[in-house]
Order: sequence, then structure tokens, then C-alpha cells
Amino acid sequence: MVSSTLRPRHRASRGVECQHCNLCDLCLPAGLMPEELRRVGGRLVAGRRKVGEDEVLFHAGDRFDAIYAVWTGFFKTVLRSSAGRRQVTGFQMAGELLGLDAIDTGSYGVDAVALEDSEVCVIPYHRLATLAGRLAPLQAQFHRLMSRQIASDQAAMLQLGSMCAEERVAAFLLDLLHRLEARGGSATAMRLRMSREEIGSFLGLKLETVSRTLSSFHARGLLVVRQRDITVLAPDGLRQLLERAAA
Amino acid sequence: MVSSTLRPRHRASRGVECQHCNLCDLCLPAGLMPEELRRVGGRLVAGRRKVGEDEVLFHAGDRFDAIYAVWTGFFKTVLRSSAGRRQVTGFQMAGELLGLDAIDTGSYGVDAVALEDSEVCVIPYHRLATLAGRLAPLQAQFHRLMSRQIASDQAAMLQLGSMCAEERVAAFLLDLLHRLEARGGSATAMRLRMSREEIGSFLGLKLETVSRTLSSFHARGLLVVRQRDITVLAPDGLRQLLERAAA
DNA sequence: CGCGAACTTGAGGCGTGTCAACCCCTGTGG
DNA sequence: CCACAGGGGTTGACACGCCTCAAGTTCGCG
Repeated sequence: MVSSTLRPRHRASRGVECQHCNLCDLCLPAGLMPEELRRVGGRLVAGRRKVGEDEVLFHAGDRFDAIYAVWTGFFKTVLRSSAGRRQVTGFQMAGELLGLDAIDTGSYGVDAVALEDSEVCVIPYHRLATLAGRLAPLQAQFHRLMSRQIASDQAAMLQLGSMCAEERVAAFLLDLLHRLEARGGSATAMRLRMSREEIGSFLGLKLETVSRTLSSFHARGLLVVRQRDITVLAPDGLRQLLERAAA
Repeated sequence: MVSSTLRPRHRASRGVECQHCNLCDLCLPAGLMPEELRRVGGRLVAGRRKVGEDEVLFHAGDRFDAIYAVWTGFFKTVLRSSAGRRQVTGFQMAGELLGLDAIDTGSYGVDAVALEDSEVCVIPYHRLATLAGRLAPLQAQFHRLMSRQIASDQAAMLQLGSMCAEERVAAFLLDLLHRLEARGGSATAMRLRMSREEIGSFLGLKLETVSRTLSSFHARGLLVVRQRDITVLAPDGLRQLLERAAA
């Protein structure tokens, strides 16, 4: 008994059907049976929105009404303190959600900025809440994704709180590669979408330190770095860097 | 002092009714109307469990089947890396939830340790999921609490990634006081439940640095510190420390 | 072809870590 | 009631990793 509300026809308003999306086993509908997927149909995603490189999907403080799922492209989220400090709190790629921190306060807490030309699925929160109430597997998957964000934020806290610069950079590279591999990318090579400064902000380091650390890895034969192209030659070498740590 | 989490005798058989709990507007049932609260009745909380000081509520890796809500007392959560690094990822007090990071993987990701004699409400996740599917306001509040945890973890990332030691300690004290005040405590005085080392682990500092910083605040007349008793004399002084920061 | 942004590299300073000594509380047992 | 032990906390001296500042290089793009 969802009444199909009449909405003005503009580009982003056409329903998008999850069952025809190639990301459906990575994103919100993951774990749904074909029959359930069909029930979701086009009622979850209100539409797609293009966000050009360096454009802002939403600003901290904007009124919250939708979660966004990255469909194509790459984003960063930036938290700004009242004192003007800035901290990159994460990088998001296909199938990952943006805006989860806004449910509590009703307004977004971070800026979401595209690092390359991107497209996102617009998921009005009230639609998600309604559908999740009826479709237990959808609710379950939504909870899993929020939970995953919590776990990944805590992993970031571990990096920031108890690793030295080399370890942070190594962990960062391995995490990125792992996520790209899960999306069909190479397990060893990638093109970074973010600048040294953005990496540094995420890792609590200055851009020079990031640069020096990458150069050092290069010199030790762990990887090849040429600007934003990185090829890891010895992933186990990076992993060992993380393993051999004092308590 | 080492204790096992396998303690069947703590398993309470009687349901606990949220509508008779003094925390009901801080915790999971917050925002529910009396009528809805009655519908929840004793079907959400399976029972209460006592956890003595230094005892472990759950270990990282334990199979996940319940969320816990702190009823009385005080907890810390500790994330351990494969290399043996340890990071305190948070401190939890009355009305706050433990175990949210476990929904995704099906096992807890951190250790939860009581810092004083405590009691928690045991909320089997399947019960919560079922009830949330039927009671939209309960679902909404659960989402808000997960969202709040994400936002607070990101605030911690900001502290760890872009603040100096003094700023971290000031922010930490103000946050603790704020949360205690929301629970009816004093806005200026408190007894810390955790050691300098645990504060340091949370803030990414060594215990000596925490101690020195508190001494320095004391010397400047911002607060009085005597072991674990802290009285803030100039909360605005602490706030100013945070405000006057370079970008 | 040349400008600017991003990146790299170097030299020196500073904040926090490390190591060690000491102090203060609390609990315990004579 | 006091002596003592032990853990947590404080303080000091020094070391070191990362930051700061600055110069130079590479690359993309008009």
C-alpha cells in the first residue's frame, strides 16, 4: 500500500530498479532473494544523480533526507570542526553508502566530495525505513552496512591512535587494494583517486610524510609509485610491516 | 581478576520491561509513545546481566547474538590488532549500546570490559530486528543510535588525526562531562572511571603525556585534578583551547 | 610552450615518546 | 594503629619521529 506519489519529472526522479543493477550483491539489496529483489523493484532508489569531480554531493549541515549509494566513481567525506580543523573520515567507492551519520541529527555531519566524475543512487530515508520494516532481509543488510561502517571507523581509530607513519600508509594501501579487488580490480595495482594531502588528512599525517613514506617503500622494493599510480610488488612485505609491531 | 565471559548463571530468564526503566528516554525505546512502550513490554530485553569491575562482557571474536545496553556502570571497548596493538575505541555509560560493530560479521570486534561494577540489558538481536520491523519508532531509534555511534567515532578520528595532546585531552574531558550531565551528573566535576593509560590509549597518547597535560591544566587554573577526581574550574577555558586552532 | 598544481626531497625544530626515579594512595597483615 | 608492599600517578631528562619551511621537480593543461 505504498502510494506512488506524483512527483515533478526531473532527471533524478525516475525510479531505479535494484534488480537490474550490477552492484546488487555489494550494496543495500545484498542477500535478497530474486523474489524479494523484485518486491523492492524501483521503490527504494528514487533516482540517480551525477556528481562531477570536485563537486559536493552534500555539505555538513544540509538537511538529511536521503542516504546515497555510490554507483560509479569515488568520494571522500570530510569532517570539519568548529575551529576549522579538517579531517578526511573516509573514502567511498561503488556499493558503499554515504550519509549514515546523518540519521541521528537530521543533518549531514560531513561534506561528501566526488574525487572523480561519479554517480550515486538517491535513497530517500523514509523509503528505506518503510521497506526495511516490511522486508526483513533488507533491514538486515542495512544494519550490516551501518555496522560495517562502525567497524571500519574503529579500524581507522586504531591506525590513527597506535600506528607509526609507515604502518598507517601500509594499512591504507592494503585496505584500498582489498576493496578494489572485491570490485573486480587488480590486487596489486591501482590509481589513487586522492592527493597526498587527502591521504595525509585521513591518516593524520602531513602530505610530505606520506610522500616520503611512499618513496621509502619504493626504495625498498615494496612497490612502484609514479605519481598516483601504485603497483605493489610485495604485498606480504607491507603486511609484515603491520605484523611486527610491539604491543 | 581475569574472568571468563562464559557465565550461564548470569543469564536472566525473566524479561525486563522497558516502560519501567528510568533510562527509557535515553536508550533504545526513546521516542516511543506510552502505548508503543507497552507493546514492547518485556519482549525486547531478555534479561539483565551483572558485570563486575574488570570483568569482560564479551571478547572480540565471540559469536554475536545480542546487543547490550548499559544500565548501570561504565565500560570500555578495546580493539586489538593482529600485531597485538591495542586501542581503546570508546567508553560507554548508562543508555549506550555495546556490540553494534558485530552485526556485520556475526562476531564481536572488540572486547567490552567493565570499569566498575555494572549491569547491562541483554537485547537478543533477533528480537530487536523483529520488533523493529513491526514498530517503526523503535526502528527509527535504533537507526539513530547506530548513526550516533558512527558520528562519535568520526569525532574521535578528528581528535586523533588533527589535534595536539592538549586539545585531545580537553575535548575528551568536555565530552565526558557533557554525557554525564545529560545523565544527571554535575557539569563540572566527575570521578574518572579509567586510568591514565586507558585515556591515553583512547586519545592516541602515552599515559605520561595525559598526566602532564592534566597537570598543566591544573597549573593554569583550568581545573583541579586529584587522582581520578576532576573538577573543571573554567570550562570555557577548555573550550577556547579547542576553538583557537589553525586550520 | 609555459604556467600552476601536485609531488618530491632536504634541513632543522618541536612535540610527544621513552626511560627512570619518585610520590601518593590503598589495602593488608602484624 | 602502624609498617609495608604494590599499583597508579607524577615529574624530569633525553631521544626520535614527524612537522615545518623551503627549494626543486614532474606532470597536466591551457
